Amino acid sequence: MSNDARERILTACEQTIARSGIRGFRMHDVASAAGVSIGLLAYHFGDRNGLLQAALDHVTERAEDRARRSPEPATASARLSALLSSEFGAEPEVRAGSTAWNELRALAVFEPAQAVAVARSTATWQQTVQQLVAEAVRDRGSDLDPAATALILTALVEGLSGRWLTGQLTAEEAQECVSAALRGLGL
Amino acid sequence: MSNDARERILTACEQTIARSGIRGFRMHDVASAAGVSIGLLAYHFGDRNGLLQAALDHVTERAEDRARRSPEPATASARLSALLSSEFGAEPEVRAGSTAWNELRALAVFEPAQAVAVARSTATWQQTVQQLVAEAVRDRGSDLDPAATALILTALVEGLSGRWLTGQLTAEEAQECVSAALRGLGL
DNA sequence: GCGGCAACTGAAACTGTTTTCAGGATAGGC
DNA sequence: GCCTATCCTGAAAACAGTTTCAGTTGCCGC
Repeated sequence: MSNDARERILTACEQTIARSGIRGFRMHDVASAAGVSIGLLAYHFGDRNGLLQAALDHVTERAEDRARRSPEPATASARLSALLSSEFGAEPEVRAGSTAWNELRALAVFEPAQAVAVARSTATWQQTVQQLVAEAVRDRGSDLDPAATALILTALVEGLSGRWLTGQLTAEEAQECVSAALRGLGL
Repeated sequence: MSNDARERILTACEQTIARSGIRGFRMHDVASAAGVSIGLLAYHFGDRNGLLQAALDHVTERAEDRARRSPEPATASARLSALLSSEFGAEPEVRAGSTAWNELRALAVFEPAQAVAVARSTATWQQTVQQLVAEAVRDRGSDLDPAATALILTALVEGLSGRWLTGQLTAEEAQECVSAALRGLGL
């Protein structure tokens, strides 16, 4: 198995999804971006559906990796703010990741298998946020419910992500909104 | 012009989008749902792209209509809660409308024309929410910024809508989360 | 009654895209 | 050196879906 080709192909898939959405996902475009032939895509992944599925698994894995990483600033509040705000950034790969994830969530409305994957990845992220909220609540003597607060914060970030990706907000405005929400919650 | 046929076709489009997404938008499916021929779709709307565009305009208009309607409960807080929670409901047409709107927002990431339409409709909704927040703030002597609060609340509802549509939350859980957020903001 | 027009039909022709597959290149075991 | 397995190519064949258009029906004005 050539892992080098598979990785290049999966990365090319994520880039194609980020550029054209799942609607515009073309074997020819993926092959071009990966520097391989269309036949190689079929050789490694079977058909278009198999390739798309592998690509979405890849997007989900990367989302879960990001969700598990809690940044290293000193206080729980600072770590929480950093984690939530990391969804919005100027780097092309942050935007590509967010766009691909957004496409996966939209697809999950119609595809139960994708819905399961999205729910799992989202639960991991929300769990991380909940732990940080619980620490921040202890640090500050607040009476917030960490689970309910984690749901509010993660849903808010998903909503803001949609605004950012469609150009209604800049990354800075989205980050400022997250900060305002955290201040409003006393975190 | 046969408005009856056009309306049936546009409603059939929204149903098809709600069932299969924009990816699975088929002329044959729309024609079946509307009880007309494929040729009539071409006669009225030109081609698939023209039909899809008209359908998305229709979805946007209906979203704007819903956004402008502020419900009639007595207090601004109650009206605000009712407006935000109306995004989640058991009626099939509420879910169909939310699903179609979710598809439109996903498409808007890639299509500037759709992004403009989504931004306009979202701004209308956010303006209505901001007015209600301003009234509630006056009623309660709070120091919340109505504009910032309206952004937080509408983005939260969009995030929760995604959770509801993918089965991660029930409509009741989403509504309870909206209520918790309003309580947390003192509204 | 006839002609013109709008609304409409549905399948052949067409298009975009995927799938298939004959064949090449390379590496490694014997 | 030969054989086998793996990785890979790219275009013809196949397929899904859209577009086109010849034709039908109904309505209305003259």
